[in-house]
Amino acid sequence: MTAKPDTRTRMIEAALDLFHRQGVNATSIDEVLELSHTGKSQFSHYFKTKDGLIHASLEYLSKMVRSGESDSSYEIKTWEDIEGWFQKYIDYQRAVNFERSCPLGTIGNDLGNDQPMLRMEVRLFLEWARGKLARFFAERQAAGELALQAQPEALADFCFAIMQGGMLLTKMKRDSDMFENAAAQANAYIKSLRVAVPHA
Amino acid sequence: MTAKPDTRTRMIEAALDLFHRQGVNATSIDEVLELSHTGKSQFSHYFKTKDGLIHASLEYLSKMVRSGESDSSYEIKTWEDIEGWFQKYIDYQRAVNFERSCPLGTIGNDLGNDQPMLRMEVRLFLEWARGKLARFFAERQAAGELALQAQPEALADFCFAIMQGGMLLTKMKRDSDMFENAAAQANAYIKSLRVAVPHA
DNA sequence: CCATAGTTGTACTAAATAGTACAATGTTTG
DNA sequence: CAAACATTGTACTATTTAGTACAACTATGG
Repeated sequence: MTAKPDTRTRMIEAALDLFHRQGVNATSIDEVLELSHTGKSQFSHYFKTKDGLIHASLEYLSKMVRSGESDSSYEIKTWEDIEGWFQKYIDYQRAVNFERSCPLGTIGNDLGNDQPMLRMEVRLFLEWARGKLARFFAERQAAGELALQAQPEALADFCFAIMQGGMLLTKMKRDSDMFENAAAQANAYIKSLRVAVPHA
Repeated sequence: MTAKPDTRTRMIEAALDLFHRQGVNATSIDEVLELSHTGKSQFSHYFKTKDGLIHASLEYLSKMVRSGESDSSYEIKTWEDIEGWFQKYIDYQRAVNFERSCPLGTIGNDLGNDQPMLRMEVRLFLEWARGKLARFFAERQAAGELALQAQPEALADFCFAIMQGGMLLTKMKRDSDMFENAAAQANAYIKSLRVAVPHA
């Protein structure tokens, strides 16, 4: 095994961009080749099949998000960060003219019953993100800043569902107003569960 | 213009089923023909192009939901109805082994930039549903059952985003636990905005 | 230098895809 | 009945699609 060349990465980045933009099923391998300025022999060499390319794309996406190199951030430490978490997605969608939803949601929704391996990868990524959010709420609760009756995991799922639904609605409407409203309500609910800490 | 035959409806129902199950782009016209036991000449005759079939499917879906013949119900009158609104989607997904998300979300997410007409239809349907939910909250507020500072439209968007995101997550995970958690949090938030009415 | 592994270009195939052509049915109604 | 129209069956085409075959190139290490 040697150091991976640039060609492979170029193909993955092109694939991810197209998968995200127009969905997995609406993206042909030839489109990926054209965008990445590569040939079919390289595709066969590095990924063998389309599922292989999807796999590599999910792996790449996961690595980018986990390492903090993506637009979104799961380094959530403060109450401001959780508001910012929603806002980053809204800002991102505005930057791309509301033409895109969440890449994971788009790709995940496009997978069929005959692709259980790929769906497992999506699922593992989902669990990681959920864990990141849940851990934040659990830590705030341990610090006495979140009501004892609040459920960290349920709050994480709540946030994640709003993000996914909000992004999808934004893409369909080509307007983020519904997402913004939903995020504002979510933030209000979270605030209502917070407990004032006596001193700093 | 004469009374529409059964063939057209059979094709639409087959198309909608396949679009919902595997997405628009993963569904070929031949698949629709096979499932509906029809031929290509009928397809050409009734819909001309694939976009024509998508259009008819969206129209049909919209009509079904608006007339209350679908699994979901937008006849929301009481506070129990709004909890039931979430629950119906969860129950539906359980009944289909968590293999499907919201048909509107699935189709809407599959539309490309070259299909603005179809996206407008999705959008109009979306606005209708949002209006149904918003009207409910506005009516409860007018009846003094919802806090004055609550925003009916924002609450509608909040509910809709959770439903869309919840269904998408359920399909991706093949488990409705995240959706259930999110819906429970949403219900808790809504309950916190309710105002106790003195007498019956 | 040369052997080997890694990489790339060109050409190809078999299947699936959307859409068309057109003749042959029915079905309604004047 | 017969004209007009609605419906359907069969056959076809041009394009796109995923994937393969194979030869040629490049780099590198012994």
